[in-house]
Amino acid sequence: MSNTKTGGKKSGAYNPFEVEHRLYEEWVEAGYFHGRVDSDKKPYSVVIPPPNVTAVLHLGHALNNSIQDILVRKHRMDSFEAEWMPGSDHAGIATQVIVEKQLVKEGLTRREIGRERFLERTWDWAVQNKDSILNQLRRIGCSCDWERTRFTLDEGLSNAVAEVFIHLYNKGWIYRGHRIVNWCPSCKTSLSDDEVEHEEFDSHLWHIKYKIKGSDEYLTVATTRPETMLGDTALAINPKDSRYKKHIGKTVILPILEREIPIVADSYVDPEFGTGIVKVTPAHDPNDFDIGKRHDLQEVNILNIDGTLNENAGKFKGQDRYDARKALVEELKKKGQLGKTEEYKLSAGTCYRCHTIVEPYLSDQWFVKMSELAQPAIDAVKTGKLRFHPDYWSKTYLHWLENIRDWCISRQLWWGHRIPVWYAEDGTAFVSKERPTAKECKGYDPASLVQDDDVLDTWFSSWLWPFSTFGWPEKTPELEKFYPTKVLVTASEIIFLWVARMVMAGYEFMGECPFTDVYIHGTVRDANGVKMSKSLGNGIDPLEITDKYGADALRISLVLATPDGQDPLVSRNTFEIGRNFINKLYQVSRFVMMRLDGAPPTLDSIEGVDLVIFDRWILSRLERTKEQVNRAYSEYRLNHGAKVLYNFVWDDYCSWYIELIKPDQPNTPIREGSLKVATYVLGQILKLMHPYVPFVTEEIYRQLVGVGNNGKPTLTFGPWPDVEPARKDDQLEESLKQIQEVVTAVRSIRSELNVPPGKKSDLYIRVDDAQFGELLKNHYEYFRSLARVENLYCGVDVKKPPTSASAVISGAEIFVPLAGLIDIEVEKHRLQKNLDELSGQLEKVSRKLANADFLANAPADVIERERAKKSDYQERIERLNRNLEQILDW
RNA sequence: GGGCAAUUAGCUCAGCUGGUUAGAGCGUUCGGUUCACAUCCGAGAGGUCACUGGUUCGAAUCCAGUAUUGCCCA
Repeated sequence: MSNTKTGGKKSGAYNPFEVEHRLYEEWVEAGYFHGRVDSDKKPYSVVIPPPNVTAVLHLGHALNNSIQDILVRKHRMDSFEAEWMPGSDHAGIATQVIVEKQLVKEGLTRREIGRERFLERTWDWAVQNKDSILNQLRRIGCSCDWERTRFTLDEGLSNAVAEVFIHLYNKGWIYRGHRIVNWCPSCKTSLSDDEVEHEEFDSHLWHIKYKIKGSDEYLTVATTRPETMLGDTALAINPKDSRYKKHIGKTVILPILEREIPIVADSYVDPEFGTGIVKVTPAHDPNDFDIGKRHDLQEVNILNIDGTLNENAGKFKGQDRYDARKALVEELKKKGQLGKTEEYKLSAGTCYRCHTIVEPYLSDQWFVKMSELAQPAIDAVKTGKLRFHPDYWSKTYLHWLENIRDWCISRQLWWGHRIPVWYAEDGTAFVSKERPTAKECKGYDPASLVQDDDVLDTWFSSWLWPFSTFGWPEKTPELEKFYPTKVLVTASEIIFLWVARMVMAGYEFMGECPFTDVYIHGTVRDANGVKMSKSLGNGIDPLEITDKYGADALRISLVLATPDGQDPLVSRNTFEIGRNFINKLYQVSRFVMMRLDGAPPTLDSIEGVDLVIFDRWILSRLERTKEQVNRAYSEYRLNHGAKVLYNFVWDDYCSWYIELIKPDQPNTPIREGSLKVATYVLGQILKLMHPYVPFVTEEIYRQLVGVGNNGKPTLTFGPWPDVEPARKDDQLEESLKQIQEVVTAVRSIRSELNVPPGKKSDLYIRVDDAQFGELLKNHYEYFRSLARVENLYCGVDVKKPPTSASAVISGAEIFVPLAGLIDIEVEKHRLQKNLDELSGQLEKVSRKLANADFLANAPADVIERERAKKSDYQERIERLNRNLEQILDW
């Protein structure tokens, strides 16, 4: 037992630390988490969204992986062969940036130390870091198959990447293109469209005047990026724009550089925007690039890869793009060629890794042609083979796929999968995993071939994750057994970057969707709704929470706090909910075990056990709970499942059932049948809760069955509780509700009239239904202590004793004699308040029943119910009035 | 500019296929040393379900519009 004694005062609170460390080690050692390929069980496999090697564990990981673990553990219990593949991602840009920063501190650059040494260093760093988050996941109880941990740069996965590149190249779906791409001047690499995030900035719209050649007239252009003027090779106007039509074919003189450039007509130009004239900079804007192609314009690149201006920028050469902008605007002003400057809200693309504003940049890059890859991924959702939870995310997914653009996959980095392309001096390219042999590059000397300098986008390896991790392209038993996987759990941010691409790759290379369900959960925010981030310092370290409250508390608190598809707001005391709940479970277990006092627990079956109504009631409630929990799993609503369990355990089981079966007198044994049921239900609770809180449930289970047991019993493999619908009993639950109402009414009277808690009182109940009276009388021993009752007088003709407080519930009147204790005003106020409430309800119902249309159209059972309500209210109001009148006689 | 979501008690959220006495947790008030639990127990206060229209006998629930907030895309 993990109880601790503190200074003589008994403290039976649950202490998770020792338990969690010990159990996790045992589970791993026993190999429980290893998915077996030779198993006869149906597979249930999940691949982890691989954390970046550069990332540190945050609550988002904790939530994401808690959800996965809950799903995986549930199915492992429910006789599936569970496989949860863990691993991490090499994070090309982020990792390279970190190592480069280290070098800068040492006064070095990567170019100085060279590719080979740089990669050695980066590998050292990555090896040190790649398992750190995974190790932390062990601390929160994740049941990953650690024997299969993968890294995107592992040999097998790298081979898969090369294989895929070659396959798509040979199919004509990978090509090299001279295109405008998104360029991050800080990371010094291209980015795909999906790696660019749009942010709003306060900026300006500058108006620049271009002088028409051979005239004194000027044409004014509005631009948000004046410095790109240096790369202008035309002005463009809409051919239908009557204002400027006449200038088509003329030329203007580019200010400062004094270059002569044509005025072209292009329907792309929006006459409504700015002045209706646009400057055309084919090398620095994707739309201008297209205009340039249409009009055969020159492409003048003015930027270096670090965002400084190059020799084409004349005297601005060497200046940073923003310094140059300022200087250039000044110069234009001096020359009188700057028109007005307007305030302007600019939406600019930024790098998703470093948030530097990206530049549209003309360069040679490798692209994947996406349209055909996208089609099966679209069909998968449309035909229902792939489902999103919540479903509305499928719209976002489809919208992206239906408007898909080609994917720029080359990155100007060293850290990553090097592009498997080799060039001869004349530019001829050979695609090959290894340096091509003489035979493969006929006519060229293999030794003279140079491999492409660039590496592939990290996502170009992650999109293969659901099968590359199982050994593809080899035909491995793992792949055979565990592909396709079942569910992918992630946040909405990477639906495009990762989820959709995995679906495409799954169809293209495996011929099958990589999973059937995508569970999208929210992003963890702080109590003010602000996204948690390192830079804001508003994050909460999951390990701090684990140390303070335990891993179980972390898990279930997070799940309870996370609404379907919405962002959870989390603060440190969010985790108290879970801690308290776990403690409650532990305490009630302790109670049951104490009462068992070493007797063998009844866990598997309650066949033949002698049951009283409370036993049958809790079994009925249990059935309902199981149904709801199962439904929560099938609908991927784990927070709902957790809430259902919370309410069942706390309210039904602890607050009512255990209190009901607990004998009035201390040291009196619990009725044998009820103790058996209590134990059985506890066992079921442990199983139902095990996926959410694996540690405490396992610990209790061991204490429960492990007495004198040399083995180490485990809940890991269930079995998951069967549903037994026959145990549901609506009528019984209704009766219990009435008994609960009686108890609550008495408690309420005592509390509101300030009856000292230690003082017992008699209880008179006048019932309408003699049967209900019998029920109460027969079970009086069970509920008397809950209501602090001394003697019960119950029947259809029970009279109200003098100076008694009263309460009216459906079908019964309750009297508690309180001579000398009762405050007339308080009691009057109580009854009056009840009366007011009921009068309001009665009015509503009466109005409804007075409506002819209602009577004509509503279903009979609804009308019947309303009528019953009405007479019930009337009856109760009458009784309340009578009781109120009697008070006045005192 | 287009799309998606959200709007229910002071706060965070439930409320499934329209008929509920609109619920929970936290917070708050009052009262509690009963032998599982003060990480607890009991009782109470607190809501014209964002707004406006519509459908319907009946709307927190369905539809349309408006407002506010958040996210995504261009």
